[in-house]
Amino acid sequence: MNAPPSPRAATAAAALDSLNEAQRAAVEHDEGPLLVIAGAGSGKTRTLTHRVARLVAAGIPPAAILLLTFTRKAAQEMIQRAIRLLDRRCERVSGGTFHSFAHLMLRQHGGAIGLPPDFAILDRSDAEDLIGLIRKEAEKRPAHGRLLPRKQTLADLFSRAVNKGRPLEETVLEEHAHFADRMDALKAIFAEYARRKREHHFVDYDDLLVLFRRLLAEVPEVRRRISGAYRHILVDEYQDTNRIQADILDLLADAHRNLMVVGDDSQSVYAFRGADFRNILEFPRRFPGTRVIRLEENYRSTQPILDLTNLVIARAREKYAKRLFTRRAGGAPPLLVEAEDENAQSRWVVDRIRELLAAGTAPGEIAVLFRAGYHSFDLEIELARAQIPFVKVGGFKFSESAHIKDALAHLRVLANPYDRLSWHRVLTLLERIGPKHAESIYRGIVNARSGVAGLLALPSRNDEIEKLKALFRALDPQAMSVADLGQEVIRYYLPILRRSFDDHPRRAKDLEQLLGIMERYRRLESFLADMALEPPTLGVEERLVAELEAKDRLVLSTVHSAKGLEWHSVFVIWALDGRFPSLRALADEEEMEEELRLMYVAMTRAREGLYLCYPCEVFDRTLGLVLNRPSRFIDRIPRSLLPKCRVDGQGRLRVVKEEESG
DNA sequence: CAAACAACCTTTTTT
DNA sequence: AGGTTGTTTG
Repeated sequence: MNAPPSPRAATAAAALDSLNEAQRAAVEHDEGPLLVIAGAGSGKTRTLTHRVARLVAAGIPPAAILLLTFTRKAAQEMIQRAIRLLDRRCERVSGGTFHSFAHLMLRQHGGAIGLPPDFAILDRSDAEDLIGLIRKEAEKRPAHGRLLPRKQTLADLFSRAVNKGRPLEETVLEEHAHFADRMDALKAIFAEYARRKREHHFVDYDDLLVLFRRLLAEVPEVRRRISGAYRHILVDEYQDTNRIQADILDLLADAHRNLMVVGDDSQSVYAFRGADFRNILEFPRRFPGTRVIRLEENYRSTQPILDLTNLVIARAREKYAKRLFTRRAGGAPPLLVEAEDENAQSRWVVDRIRELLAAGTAPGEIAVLFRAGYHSFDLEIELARAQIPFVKVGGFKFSESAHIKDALAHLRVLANPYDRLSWHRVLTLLERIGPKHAESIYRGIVNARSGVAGLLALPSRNDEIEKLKALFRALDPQAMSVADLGQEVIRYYLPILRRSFDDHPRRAKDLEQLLGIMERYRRLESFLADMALEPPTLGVEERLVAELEAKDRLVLSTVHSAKGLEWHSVFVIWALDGRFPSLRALADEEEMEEELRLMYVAMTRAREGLYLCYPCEVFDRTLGLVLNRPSRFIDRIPRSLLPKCRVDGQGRLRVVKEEESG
């Protein structure tokens, strides 16, 4: 490879020196398949960004490099870092998520497999809404009269079947056998869901991947074009890909086999959405001649933390053998903290955080992690009481909140007048209009084959419909900017917001943020696609991103959302057997393995301080049991590695010397 | 008969 | 806090 002289060549060479041997080998790898097993904190991101910079420096056109990551943010950050390593050429590197890349390719080439050019993307809650409509109709048919699963469960079931590439029937029998007696109804709803997606030109998240795979597999000219255009493919978090994504990569790399995948099988935590960590275990078999490089030196955590995490992950059944080591000497051992109940746990965490802050730790260097979004509710109250500002990551997506979806629905019917789902939403917002009326109005619109004009032609039923008509008369997608359209919609929607939500002032602020985002777009269609695919951060989240970067706020996060991040001190709360691992995982060995990996991810986020907390004496109503053991993943660990303490009545810690019986 | 309202229940994780 | 279910209202 003959690198063109670069003003920063010296800097780049110096940066290369800072890598360890394994990292450098990965960065300098020439062509052909490469698998990098990157343990937690082993400099995975550094390795990827250095390799991107090196490929560009070696004269590969930046646009021919495809960097697939798990979130858009991760891709952008890596590209930014590559720019800092090399120069602005790295800006043109193609980066994104599997879903966004599939979307881009389908917009360009989807016609080849008969995909209509104006397809709209259904996000998860759109999909659930559509399934909900079908479910409601199915309920009325006497043959299906028995209780059907909730729409959420249905969406989950369908998605799993698709992502695992297996018939619905098998998936139901395996994962929800208690619905087996309603199999016919489930199949009928599934088929109807697929039919309506076609009818309304809808594509859901899973379809993006499935259709992209089909495009690559069935249209050789398109595959050759795409594969030829992206000659170097780099994939982050490969352990979290599912079967379809793995197939897509096989097809993309078909022409050149320049595929680098990076991941850690021990951190695979997305099986619930079809990810299969066997992809990473089997990668060398799928690509004979694969070079395998292991990154085992940990640059993040102190030795006592690493000793514990190594011991925990050693219990995993199936994995690439690896043992992380560090050169960082010293450090205090992690602490297992037992509190009487949830509130005692919260109060102790708040006290300890206060001490850390008083000792000079930046708030943004402290994180509290938990299994599920609602686990932090009590802590949030205590933090507010103590006036410690925090941001919460994970849990439910802001852009999926009702008021944002309401506003967007008005814009979506402009872009696609036959979007039944959005019409339904728009119409049922009106007073005295429920599902039945909405449905008959929608039919009128479709029959008139005139979209919005069809609505305008309807006889006025009441004032509400008059107002809606006035709105649509004022909207002209051809003549108005995206933000102006949004402005009109929000003006119209505010009264509805006020009567629908008690907390409307907060929600009104979100709508203003939404408007700010709209200003960045020229085409309504691309704004809507982005909102469904990679919702721009807004509201709380937008502030959150700025604040995370400013490192000035305590972070509360689900473990899933914490993946890839690190903090000086980490608290894992609710490390209680029955919560983490969750009770529902107990029956299934694979799910338990995933819970174990999730605990591993949580613990390996810590650089210096790690506190594993659990309340004992928690009564679980569904089981009628008292949960009082620490998570089985950290139970029965030598006290020397994980000292155990109990919080007393004054919130002080008392060391527990002996392992109590029971 | 359809819509609005009130009372429950049940809550994993997310592109 | 949300969705689902059952009940009341228009």
